[in-house]
Amino acid sequence: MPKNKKPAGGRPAKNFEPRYGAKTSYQDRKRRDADGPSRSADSRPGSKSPNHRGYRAEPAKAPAKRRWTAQERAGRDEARGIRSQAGGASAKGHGDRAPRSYDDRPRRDDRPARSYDDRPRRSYDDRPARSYGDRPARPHDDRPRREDRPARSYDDRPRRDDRPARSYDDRPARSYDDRGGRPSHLDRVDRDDRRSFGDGRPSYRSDDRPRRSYDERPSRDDRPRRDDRPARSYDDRPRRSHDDRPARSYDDRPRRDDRPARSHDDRPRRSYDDRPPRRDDRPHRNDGPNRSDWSATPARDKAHEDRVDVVHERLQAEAIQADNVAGTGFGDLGLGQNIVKALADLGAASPFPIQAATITPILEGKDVLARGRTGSGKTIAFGAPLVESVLRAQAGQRREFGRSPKALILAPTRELALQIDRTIQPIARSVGLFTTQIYGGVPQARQVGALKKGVDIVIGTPGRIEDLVDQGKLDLSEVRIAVLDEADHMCELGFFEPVQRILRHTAEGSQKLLFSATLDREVAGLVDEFLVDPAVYEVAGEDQDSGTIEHRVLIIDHRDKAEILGSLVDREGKTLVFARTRAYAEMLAEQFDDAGIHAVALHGDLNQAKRTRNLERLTSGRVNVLVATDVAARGIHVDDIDLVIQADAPDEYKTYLHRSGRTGRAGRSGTVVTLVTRQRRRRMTELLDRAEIEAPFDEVRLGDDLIEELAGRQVDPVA
DNA sequence: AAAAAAG
Repeated sequence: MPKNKKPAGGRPAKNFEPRYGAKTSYQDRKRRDADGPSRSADSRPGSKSPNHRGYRAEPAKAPAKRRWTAQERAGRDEARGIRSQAGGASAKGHGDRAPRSYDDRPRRDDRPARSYDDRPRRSYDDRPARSYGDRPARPHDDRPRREDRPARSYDDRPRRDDRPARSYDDRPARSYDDRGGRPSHLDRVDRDDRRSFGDGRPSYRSDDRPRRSYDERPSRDDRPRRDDRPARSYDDRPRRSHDDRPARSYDDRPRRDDRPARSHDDRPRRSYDDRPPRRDDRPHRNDGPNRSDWSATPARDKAHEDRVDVVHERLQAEAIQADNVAGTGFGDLGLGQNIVKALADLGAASPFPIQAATITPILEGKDVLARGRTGSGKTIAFGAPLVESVLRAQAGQRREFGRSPKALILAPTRELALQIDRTIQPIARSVGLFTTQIYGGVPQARQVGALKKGVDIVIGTPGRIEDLVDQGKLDLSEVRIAVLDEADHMCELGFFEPVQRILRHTAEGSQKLLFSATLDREVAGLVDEFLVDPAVYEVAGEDQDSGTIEHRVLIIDHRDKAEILGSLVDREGKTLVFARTRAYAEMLAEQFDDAGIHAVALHGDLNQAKRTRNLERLTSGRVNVLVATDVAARGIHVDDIDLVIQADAPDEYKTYLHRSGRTGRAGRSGTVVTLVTRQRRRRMTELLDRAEIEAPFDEVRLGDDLIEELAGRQVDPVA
């Protein structure tokens, strides 16, 4: 049975069917798992072919499917030999069930549910049928109307732009309304999910993780190698782990500058001896002893640690004073009229400081590193000039059918990619350029279809982008501008390598833009390989603490936690609760819901439709409480969240900054409440230190007035 | 631990 996968793998069409079957059948899955060689054999090629799923070769390929199914059946019987003996009718039963299962459970999510309680099962039976049958088709039908590929879809897209301002909330809202214009039903489904989720998922997860992490592990080996050359980031790492034993996880960048010498002496040298710089054999723009990429200060490049320090200094040096930009308009910065108009429609009348700083250098083609605090307008800061640049590069040329994208924007989460597109698409459309989103969790067909027609700007997450590149469906060779949003995050362990590979697919010497509220030396590796003499910007005097956010830390007894949380979220106004794990996020949402406080969850164990829908529910105000993992920590913009609660304190100061940045956006006020137990108090203090945030610590118990106050409720004077 | 492809 490994065979029928491999040979089929040659041709996508052939390949597709068997895989589809294999994937959708729970039985098969189990069989494969039980079958060692088979699993390992198909784990490799399997990584590509499943992508054909969702393609609709289905009816046409019926024979192929049958053939495969027969083999599969044989394999199953083999693998199930033991079981067959145990339970008499099992063989036949399976045989019968198998074909049905193809129809029934295309979706992973169903499976867990089915095996458990009855109610969920019923609702799931409804849903899968609907969602699978419909979902691939419907969303497409709703929006671009695929049938008329060329003409209609082009008509459609512009249509979206008709409501530029609106478009922020529109897209998700509409599509979900369409899909399930039955709110009450959805609610129910939601809850059911939550229930089934806890039980069902773990097994999948545990299966998945290991595999993936193995893939990644080699990446560690790369790191050091990568670092050898510049040895720069090596400085960072050792230092981190040594100095900060207690506070290791936070330690990060800010303080590092203090003691560069020590770690530098030790490690880097060794690393140079150990491994020849791998990257030297590749065309390395920044390579060479006198490359002055970060520093651009020749005098400083004598030693790498100096360069590192210079980076930091330079960050300061390039800081923009907010008042320097007063009175400057977007037009003055070099953006065309249409774009200026589109920006105005988006509510951006005049540039924020970070925008005023970066637009010009980006238009000049410079590589840019930019740091602007959460909610400071970074998306437009790179988006507007990016559109302008693409436009200029295409001036006078016809936009051909099937043209390859000229710009790429990478984001760490799908929601963020979507949100970025919602900002950039109207800007792009105002000058006749097309964007498309490329992210996982949804069928590929529509994305591939858009690429076939030709797009100018691709916005997406690394996984799917790399996937489509590998499949030859996405050509990045003409990408002359690449943006990394949340760049520091994109340089973390699981992200760095895919990002690196993707960037290598872009045009030689393509312009790179790195943005983040917490841009730090985590990006050094990327900068070394990909950026040439980058300009570095940040907005002066705009540290996170200068904002409009009030920070509070509540010292609590662990046993009171659930009730305190319940009390805090029982309020008017939008509340975003952060939990460390998916399961806990799910649990809390359920807890709140059970207590009569309508709440939804957002985390990676939900399918993309639910993720998008739940986030949209908060945005639209249909629900006031969203419980999320760190999937929502970065970049997500919801206008009026006035309370952020960290049910679990973050481990990293950067995470704290990003989470709390979900409130107090664009000058609004907001409160961040972090719950910690007494034991963690010290760590919390250190973390806040690093974040440069001042927050009072209060010991609270159930029913304390402070909780009432923070929730915005009247404190009963009698009590 | 979470996220990111699919499973």
